[in-house]
Order: sequence, then C-alpha cells, then structure tokens
Amino acid sequence: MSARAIPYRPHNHDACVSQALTDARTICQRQNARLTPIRERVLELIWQSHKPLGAYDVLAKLSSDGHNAAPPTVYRALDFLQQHGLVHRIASLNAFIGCTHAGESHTGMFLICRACGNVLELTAPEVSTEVRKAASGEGFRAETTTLEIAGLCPRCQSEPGHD
Amino acid sequence: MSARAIPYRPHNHDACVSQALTDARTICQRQNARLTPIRERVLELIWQSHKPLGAYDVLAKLSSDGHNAAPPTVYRALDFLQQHGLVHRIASLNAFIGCTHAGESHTGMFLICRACGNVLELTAPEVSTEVRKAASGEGFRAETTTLEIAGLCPRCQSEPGHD
DNA sequence: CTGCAAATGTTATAATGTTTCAAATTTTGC
DNA sequence: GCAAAATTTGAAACATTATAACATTTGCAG
Repeated sequence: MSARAIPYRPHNHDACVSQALTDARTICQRQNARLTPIRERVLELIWQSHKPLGAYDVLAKLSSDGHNAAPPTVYRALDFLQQHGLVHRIASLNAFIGCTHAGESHTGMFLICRACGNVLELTAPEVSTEVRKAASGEGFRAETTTLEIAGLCPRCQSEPGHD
Repeated sequence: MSARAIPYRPHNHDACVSQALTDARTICQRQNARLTPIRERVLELIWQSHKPLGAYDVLAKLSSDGHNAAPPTVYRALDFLQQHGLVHRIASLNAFIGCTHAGESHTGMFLICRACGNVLELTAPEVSTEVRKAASGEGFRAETTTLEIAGLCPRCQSEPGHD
C-alpha cells in the first residue's frame, strides 16, 4: 500500500507525499490513533523533504505556516509518528524522515548520501537475519535496530557536488 | 593484541583498562599520532566505565581531576580517539565507549542493554557482508556503518533491574 | 451536560555540540 | 641550537537539540 520512493530519481513528489498521507490516515484509523491536524501537518512537512528534517526545521516550517509552535509540539508529534511507524529518526543525523514502508513490519536500513543528503530506506531481510543471529549468539534479546550507512549515492559518485 | 572485554561478566577491569592504554600507545606510535596527556586521560576515563560515557560526563570527571576543561577540550580529544579507532561513538546514546578491537580493521556492531546500560561490541563479518551487499545493490558506495542494537543482555533477561 | 482522558499551549531549562580566536607547545628545516 | 611552521590546548561565547513542568483546551463516553 505504501507510496514507494523511487530511490535517487526524479518523480512526482507531490503525489508521493499525498499517497503517504492517505496511507497514514488508514494506518491510524486501524490503530485507533488520532492523526490530528498538527501531526498530519508535521508528517506532510517531513515527506515534502527528501532529506531528513531536524525537529527545529519542522518547527521553522510550522512557524512560517503562521502556527505559533514551540519545541514540545514538534517533538510530541514526532514521537507519535515514530510510535506508529510513520517516520523514522536517523540517529546519526538527529533528523527525521518519512517511512517508506509504513504499515509493513520491517527494520529500516538507511543509505545516507554525505554529498547530497538524500536518504534511501531499504529493508534487507538478509541483513536483519544476520543481525538477529549475531545478537542471539551472545544471548542478547534484540528489540530495536539502528542501521545507518553513510556514503555516496549513485548520482553523487559520478556528478559530485550537486543538489 | 587488544584487551578483550569479557561480555557481561565480572573481570579485572583495572587490568583491562591498563591494557587498553598500552595498546593505545602502541597504535598511536605506529600511526605517528600524539597520544597527549589529555587524550590519554580521556581514553582512560572512558575505559573505566563499562557504560558509554557522554562528552559532558567526561568533562565532569576531568573537572573533578582538577583539570579546568571546557567542552571543546573533550570533543577534540574524543574526535582524535575516534579518528584513530580507539573509541566509538554510539549515535543512539550520544555517548562514547572504548573500542575493544582497536588496531584491527572492523566495523563495530553494538549490543546495548536498555536495562543495565552495558554495551558489547561485536564484529560480525556476516553482517558486514550483507550490509555491503545491500548497499551496493542500490549502487551506493558505503563508507561508514552505524549499527546499534538495543535490547536486553543475558543477565538482565533473568534478573531484571540490577546494576 | 459532565467529567475524564488525551492532546496542545507555554515557559523555562537542560543537554549536547560548535565557532572563534588567542596562547602555548611540539615539530621541522636550517 | 634556533626560528618558522604546524599542531595542540585554553577560553569565552554561542548554536543546536531535547525535555520538564504545569496550564489549558479538545474530544469523547456515559
């Protein structure tokens, strides 16, 4: 059901955003969660950017909406969205990005281009499997996985410096 | 050569710290890097804790040494130690821990117990391999990997709440 | 309508990390 | 050795990210 991001390629991003919002409404309905106007707006703002947005970036955008928001407003919305699997937090960037696999059970793996800043979310079952194996080999009960790869995206390997 | 941490088990930690320092000196010598007193002291402080230490935790310990330090002092030392593979930064905790594989080429994977706070560093070649495969499958040139697993360590699965 | 729970507003503050420039120290070329 | 260059450290200010605490409003069940 999810709007699939086409990695590193031009696409109709408006459609992609509105698909994400539609999906989010469905998901929240199913979970009896309230996708309030603020939460929806935050999700929209995050989706409109291909690059992860910091909480204060979101805050600034809300402010320029005319919305008189303070940090807790944003952090609460982000917590909610994370809780319901609608956005991911990228720990190595202190920033948030729309989840391209919302509604599906998955562990995200993020390819972060250090040149253009774009991020691609993947699900790599083989990786997850190996991670689980490694953890349980130590008797460790894995709960949440943070997997973020920094490097160069295909485009930035050939044409450095753009975007 | 590295001082091996015995995962989640009691051991002579003083010996373990001093081994780490000895190793560090050797490594820096080989790399023509200067392990200055501040840097060495920061490394020691980090090793003395089994749990990741935040930059400001280190700062506080330096201060109680009588050393009149400011944040940049600590961050610079930490940068140096990271650069030379002597400590790792745990992005999901904003904290630092001694590298148990200093001197060996590796990509760390961290098992972080949410109950006791201890962290175990592993090297899991199979995981690395799968990560590389997944990245290159997208044409992505991976440079640095952040892989952090939060969950419960063996001890905390059976005796909750200790330590 | 009323009362409860969830969500939001508001203010203040904590925690983490960086910039900048000056001073001291170490290295290097001579 | 010695002076110039480079590296390291000191110090003050500031920037960014995140949370605490409490008041107010909103949605909803009975």
